[in-house]
Amino acid sequence: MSSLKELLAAAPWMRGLTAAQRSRIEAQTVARNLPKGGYACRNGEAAQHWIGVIDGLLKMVVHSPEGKETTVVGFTTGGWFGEGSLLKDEPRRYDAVALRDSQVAYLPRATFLSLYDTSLEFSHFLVTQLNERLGQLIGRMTSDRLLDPNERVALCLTTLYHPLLYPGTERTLPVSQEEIGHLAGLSRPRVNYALKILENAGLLRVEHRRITILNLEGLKQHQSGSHLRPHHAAAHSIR
DNA sequence: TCATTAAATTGTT
DNA sequence: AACAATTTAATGA
Repeated sequence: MSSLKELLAAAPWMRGLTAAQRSRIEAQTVARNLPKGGYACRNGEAAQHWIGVIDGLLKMVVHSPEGKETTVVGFTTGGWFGEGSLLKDEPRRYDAVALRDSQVAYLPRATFLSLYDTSLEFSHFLVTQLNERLGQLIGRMTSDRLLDPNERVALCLTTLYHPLLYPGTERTLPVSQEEIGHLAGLSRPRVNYALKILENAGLLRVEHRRITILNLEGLKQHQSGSHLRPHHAAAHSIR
């Protein structure tokens, strides 16, 4: 996607709204360019917007009190995030960092809350999105504990290919191997190795700066342990 | 439009 | 981490 208009046109939650609501959103939502490494939102700051990804790739990173950080999820083109802080009326608990030059959209907090209060369809969408995210988070936790890098790459890709959360995304994901590394917490060469394994298994095709998913179900199964490793895997999981 | 070059990305050690 | 090979994007004839 290349414009705010396209982002809003593709957004599933726009469809259930009245014309008046839609035009209010179009009038009040602003687009902003975000250079690679830039922040869409910062840990600790007041949450003033619901944030959409017009184009690009961001990662959500959380910080431990000691200053260590972990990537929780990636957000890609078509996605909207940050509703948690808005609904709970609390500061942001994470940074959203651009992994490449990106464009983001800011929908003001007041508009968001008004939609939440007045539109049943909008509320339904939020519940669905939160539910999908929860599912992804659970998958991510299991993945981290299984600690098989190949599975983690597979999970990272199936998480990114999600028509509801990231509408407008094709089966070809415009992602570099280094970016996958940042999202999955792996080194770039290890991602390269994992991708070759998945490609040889016929699950996807590796091209320059993009990955095409050939077998989504196969990738999902790959995560849930079709090639199980026995108990010694657990010994790894403590870091 | 084509050729050249610089920069980014990938494959491998 | 480092290196070579490959692909893309940018530039200018």
